[in-house]
Amino acid sequence: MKCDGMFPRGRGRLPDPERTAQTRKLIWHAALANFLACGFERTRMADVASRAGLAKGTLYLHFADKEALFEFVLQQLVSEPLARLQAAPVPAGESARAGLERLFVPMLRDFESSGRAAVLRLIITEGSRFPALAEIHRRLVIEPMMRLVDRMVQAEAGAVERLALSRFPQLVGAPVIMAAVWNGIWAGDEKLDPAAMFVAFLDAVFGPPA
Amino acid sequence: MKCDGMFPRGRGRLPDPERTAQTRKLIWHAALANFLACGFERTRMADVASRAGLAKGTLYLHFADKEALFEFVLQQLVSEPLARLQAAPVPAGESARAGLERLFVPMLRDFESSGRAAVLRLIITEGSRFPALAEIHRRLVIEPMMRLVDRMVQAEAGAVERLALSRFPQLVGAPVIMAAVWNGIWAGDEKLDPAAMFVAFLDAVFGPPA
Amino acid sequence: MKCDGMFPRGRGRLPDPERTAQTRKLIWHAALANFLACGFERTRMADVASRAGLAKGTLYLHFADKEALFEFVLQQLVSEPLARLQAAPVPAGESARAGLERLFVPMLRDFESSGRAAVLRLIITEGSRFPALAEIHRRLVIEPMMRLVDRMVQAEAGAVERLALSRFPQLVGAPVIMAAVWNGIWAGDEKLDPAAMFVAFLDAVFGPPA
Amino acid sequence: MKCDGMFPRGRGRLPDPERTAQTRKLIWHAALANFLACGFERTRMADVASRAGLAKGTLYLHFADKEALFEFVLQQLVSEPLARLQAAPVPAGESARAGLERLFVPMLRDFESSGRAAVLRLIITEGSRFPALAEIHRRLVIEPMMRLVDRMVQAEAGAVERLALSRFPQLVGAPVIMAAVWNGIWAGDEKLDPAAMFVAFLDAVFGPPA
DNA sequence: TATGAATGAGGTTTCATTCAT
DNA sequence: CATGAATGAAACCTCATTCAT
Repeated sequence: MKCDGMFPRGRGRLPDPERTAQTRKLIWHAALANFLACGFERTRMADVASRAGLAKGTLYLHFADKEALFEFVLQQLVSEPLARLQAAPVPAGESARAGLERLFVPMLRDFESSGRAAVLRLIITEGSRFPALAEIHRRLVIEPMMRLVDRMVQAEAGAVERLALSRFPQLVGAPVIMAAVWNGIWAGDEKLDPAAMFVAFLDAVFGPPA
Repeated sequence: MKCDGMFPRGRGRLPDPERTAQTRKLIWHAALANFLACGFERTRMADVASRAGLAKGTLYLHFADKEALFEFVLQQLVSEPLARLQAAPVPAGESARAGLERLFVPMLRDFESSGRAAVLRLIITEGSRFPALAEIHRRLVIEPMMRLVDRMVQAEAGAVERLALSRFPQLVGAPVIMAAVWNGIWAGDEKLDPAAMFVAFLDAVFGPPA
Repeated sequence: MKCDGMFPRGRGRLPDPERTAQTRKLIWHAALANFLACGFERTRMADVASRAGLAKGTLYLHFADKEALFEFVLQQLVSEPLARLQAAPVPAGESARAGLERLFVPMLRDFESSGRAAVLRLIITEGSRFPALAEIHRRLVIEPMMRLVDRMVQAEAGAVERLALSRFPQLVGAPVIMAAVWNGIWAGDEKLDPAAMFVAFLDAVFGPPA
Repeated sequence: MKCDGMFPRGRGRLPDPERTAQTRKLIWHAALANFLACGFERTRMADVASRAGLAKGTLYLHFADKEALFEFVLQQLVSEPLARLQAAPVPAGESARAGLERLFVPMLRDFESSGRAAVLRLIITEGSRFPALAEIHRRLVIEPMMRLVDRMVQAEAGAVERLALSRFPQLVGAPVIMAAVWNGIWAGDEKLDPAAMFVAFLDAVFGPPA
């Protein structure tokens, strides 16, 4: 009754991990571009394949199905920014404002041009239909960020109004989300500058920089 | 000269505007529910029809195609909150903080339960693929709101750090967008309270209420 | 999260069962022909559709998938001969030989030309891959036949060698199966005559007719 | 004149017939298992390769295509039992019944466990779609058997009713075919015992053994 | 006006086969 | 000889849309 199964391979050469990695990367690039441009549903496997310069069937050699490809692409995407975030050491005696600026502003300078904004938009757009992915993104990106914000803000005791940021660390991320959404939907040709807006947010909350 | 237009005809009766409106409403409700739950692509016309208690063909008597239906649904949606916004008169001598609280907090109290959060999520999710719609939404909802915010914030002169809100009135909307996105994607079971978060935002920027 | 569901249909006309039955019959004929000619795997839905003069999609309006269509076709097939079998009354005092002859020979006269042989071959060919179907066929056709044979053979007591048929009523069916298989595979142009072979079988077991 | 054919060459070594035969056998075993379990269409080359512990491409070094592999497998299969059949000498003065019993019963004792039943089922199942194969099987297995039966039955002159077996020697094979088909399709867990059924058949035709 | 049967282009996926290494 | 990555034709199935009644 069973028609298939895994059997050990005896003689013969081993697969070439280099080439496999190369092809996966090819697919990854093509898929990323298409997913970012069209989202999950409107992206057709045929387009990904042809953009990658491969045949349709080849995609299925590396990914079980469209969903697996999508999840792989997004995992690659979210696993990268985390590294930078974790690595940054927090200087002693740094003010909350200075810390947030140091943490966020460089990342926001090339937010659109680096493609990070598009990635964030993709996660916002498809996240609710891929809860597993959203969960990964939350664990790898959102929560570490929230914890960092929390630490920075709590460090600065006494400032009564800033307790708000401690209760809702999401407020710090709000300008970033807003910038991503705004530039994706409502901005016509005049895109918002995420970094400038974030600094304005810091000004609004903490007053002008010293 | 034909004069029978004023009298009800026996056979070949005229379209009954009442009934037509009734049917459109039926479709509208059904479509809204499905679009909110599944987004544009995953919503099938057959489901909308079935939920509306109608046949598939009937939908096409009232809407040219799926896109037209979607656009109609969203237009209905965005044209409503505007009315309230425009109608509210601004009390003289009101502080920026008080004004923003008066304007936003009531709307945010039932943000999720009223379905407005879901609508905002839908616009965020599908907006980039329906630029015409996003444009309408911008004109009817976003821009008036931005103008209101602008007026309120500019009224209060002198507060140096608050010029930020004048340069980026989107900052005021950021907590709302963040709440909608957060609750749609990253919040597990512990949803954010949009109103509470907005008040915290006001606290962070303006200090605690008088 | 749920994107579909069953909702009651309100106003409007009822579906026309006549037309539906007509179309199902069209599909049934086309599918039967193709399945008999090619078996399950080699039959393509596109061929069934075009033979039925319908579009591919129409098939799926009436049958969930290829397997459902196949099962429907075979159920139609096996439910028919049963009726005749059940209806035949057993004359009192009839000999086993006479009874078996009366029961089987008419059915075998047009075994090939009636298509019953082809049907049997189809069941033999695909049965092992559609156990549910084989089970139905067993219940509706094989077992009643076995019971009839059993009754006929047991009626005639004393004949020592015929106890064999009682222990293995399948032996009575064996010539039929053999004829079907033989004509399907090994007979070149000289097909076996199933009725003649069955009579020869009766002769071999019971001796020449009285 | 080149004379190096008699010596082993250093580089570019000649094909090693031993190894080739070894590999073909590997493939043959794997393919047989899969074809018996799944039939022709449902057997995938990838599975055969994997079961053989080889790469897919290797199969094509030894067999032109899937059909050639299938035909090879079945040829191997049918060419074996013939040997035994031909080799058996017919004792002088043996009764038809004794001869048939001697010829068939040992072969039927381990009919299922030896895999011969499965092979027969495979031929029955796929034969009509591989006429060339069925033809080979007919020539190598069926016809010799029919001739043997014929000789045995004709040897015993006078028994009027047994002329039937002479006219339709297939009747002798019918219980075997029936057993194979029955056990493949209609038998649930209670498999028929082919040898017992064949003996019952002989009892029914020839009366109990002397 | 409303119906529901019919359509068919378009999408995903499978798998026998090829070929450079 | 053997490999395994790559191919692409072909199959199944979906669903927005049309139309005779």
